[in-house]
Amino acid sequence: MAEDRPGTDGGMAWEGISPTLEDVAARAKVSTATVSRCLNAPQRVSERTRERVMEAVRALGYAPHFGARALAANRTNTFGAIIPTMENAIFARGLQAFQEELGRHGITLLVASSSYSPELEEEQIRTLIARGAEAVLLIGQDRTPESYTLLRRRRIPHVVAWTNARGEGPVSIGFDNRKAMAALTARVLEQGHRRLALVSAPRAGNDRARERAEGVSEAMAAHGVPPADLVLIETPYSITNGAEAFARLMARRPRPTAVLCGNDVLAAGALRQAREMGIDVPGEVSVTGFDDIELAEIVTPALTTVHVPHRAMGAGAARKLMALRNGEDVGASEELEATIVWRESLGPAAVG
Amino acid sequence: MAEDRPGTDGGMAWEGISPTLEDVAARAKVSTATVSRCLNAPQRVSERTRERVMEAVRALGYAPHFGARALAANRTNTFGAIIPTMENAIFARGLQAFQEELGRHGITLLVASSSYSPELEEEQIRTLIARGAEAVLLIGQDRTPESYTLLRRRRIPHVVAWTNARGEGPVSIGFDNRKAMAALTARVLEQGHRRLALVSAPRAGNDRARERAEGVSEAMAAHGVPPADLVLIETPYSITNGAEAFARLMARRPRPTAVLCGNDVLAAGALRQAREMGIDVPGEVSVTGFDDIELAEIVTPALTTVHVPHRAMGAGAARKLMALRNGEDVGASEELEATIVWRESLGPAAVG
DNA sequence: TCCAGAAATGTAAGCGCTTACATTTCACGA
DNA sequence: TCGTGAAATGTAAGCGCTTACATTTCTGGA
Repeated sequence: MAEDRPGTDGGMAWEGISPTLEDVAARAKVSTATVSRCLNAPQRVSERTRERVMEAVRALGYAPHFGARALAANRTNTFGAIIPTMENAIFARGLQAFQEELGRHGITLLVASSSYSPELEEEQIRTLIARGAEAVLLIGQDRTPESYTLLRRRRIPHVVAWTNARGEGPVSIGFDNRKAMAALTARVLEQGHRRLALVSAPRAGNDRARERAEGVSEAMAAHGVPPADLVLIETPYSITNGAEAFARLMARRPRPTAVLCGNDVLAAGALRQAREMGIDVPGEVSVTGFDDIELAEIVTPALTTVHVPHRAMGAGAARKLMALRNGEDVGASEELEATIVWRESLGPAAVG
Repeated sequence: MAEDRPGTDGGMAWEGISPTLEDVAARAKVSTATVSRCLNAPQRVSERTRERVMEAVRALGYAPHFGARALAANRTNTFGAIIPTMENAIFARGLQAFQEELGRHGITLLVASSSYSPELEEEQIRTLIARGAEAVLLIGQDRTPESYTLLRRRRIPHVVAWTNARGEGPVSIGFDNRKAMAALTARVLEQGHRRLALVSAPRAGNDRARERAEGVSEAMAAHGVPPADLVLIETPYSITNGAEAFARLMARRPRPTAVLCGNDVLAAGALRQAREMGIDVPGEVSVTGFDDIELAEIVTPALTTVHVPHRAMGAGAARKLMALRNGEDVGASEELEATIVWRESLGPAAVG
């Protein structure tokens, strides 16, 4: 490449590896201010000059230095999001919608994942702030008090999604995990199931998992089944863990007749294990999930699950954050509906 | 919160929303240089002073301004990665390994997705550069010449993964898509299949898809089956698209007896559609995938597919990039093995 | 006790950009 | 022709940090 060798660029001296505003200005024979205006407020520069400048920008392959810009202008057009995991698709669709909505308004998204650890999340929040995030999307309400302090001190707008926060605390956009899980459990109970098991994510530091578990108990109580009878296994979200938990449950006597899973990933693992063990679902055991990610439709039997309004949450969160950033009032939290999707994996309790 | 109101912070004046080095220095009664050293080279500061400074840092909730730091030090400890999509799990595991390896060395990862569009990818490259990415991971080789020019000009180390680039061009770490797909196709042909169909991703701008398709033709030719007989459908990676493509193929007479899919996601869609249409897999039609993501094991029947060394690629790419960034030589491209995983979805061709 | 050299700390010059303010240029009516 | 206000452009002061270099403060042997 000619332009990689000094002094050969069409007779021009080699401009350095990373051209600066000044380089562009020199080449276009204008001041740096004019170049800056060309880039940020083109209408304030005359047609002729603008063309000359843009030509120089192109010729030099100039790209503004983000850090310098952030420093000088004190704005970044960058939002952040911290999700618990990217390993599975649970948050993918919601995040996609979030990003699309931001993109439409010229905002860049920085994504980090916390691996379900509040300490790591606090760390990530610091990083996002340092990188100039002007607003932050968080999942759920459980986190260290310092996390909230950091955000409040810096006056950084933040919204929590995937949950429904009432009263004090951060603005939320989401659904009622407890209510949704209670509704699903009610359906299970209506099918005659009495020996229920729940495969939950670890509930410490995860309000969604906790609320879902509470929802199960609540529904059991409402149907006159002692919540204490619930067999509960906690294990991190993963297919393998779901399979293992299912195997453990099937080793119990009497066996549960319905295995509720904290999300679709665990449920998919349960189904795989059932197939491996030759256990018929839903003939011998019913299985349910939560989230309604694509996976739920693909497994055999297809999962009965709770449909979560991923895209609506993502897009709504983006709109709320942009409004907050612009100093507008977004009112209280917003509760969306999570609905139950009845597919094949839930059937009547086997007699006996 | 007391510290949110001016003049109440234990008698101290309110330090401003975002404390700076100078604020910390003032509070600790040292110069900004000392504070900076405390943060970047603690061993160069006396124990007593360090404690005082750290105390001030904590009290003020100070976090260094990333942009300012990048500007002054001309380093960011940030790498970038651009993957085609986050929608499905194809790249998730590899990216995870990549990130873990970088994290171990204190490097932050910035991820962007290009939606399989070279133009968008070029845009993303610009953004990553502007944000100070010191090295970049890319998927595959197909991209605009400008993309490569940008990276070369800025002397930004980059590695392409998921592919095996020989000769000139960027360093790669990956596997031979053509060879892998040819091997899989050979297995299919050995099962007696002669009417083959391929559901591929759009091949324009996607060398992996192109090479996989070529692999199919190559194997057919080698087995004396005219490659022209291959029925090829191009459609973007998604479960729904896989299902639709499968339906279209099954409408043909005679039907193909084996449907090769460009990846597991398309194959999962095909299987779903087969179930819906009451077509037995592999009894009536065989189906294969590519990638061996978790999904492949979960669907019914489990997918015969090509196992891609995701984690090895991710970790290897990280190591190569770090070496390059440190000015070390990493030698030529590295080819990993992709192996065939035989599961249930591939069986002998039905007679007739 | 004194002094050399090491260790600790301070001073100040930028890094590349934006923008308030100052200056120049332009278009147009008198 | 000139004067005027608007439009275009330039000047220069930072934004918050790092770091070369200068200065001060220790430490311990003679």
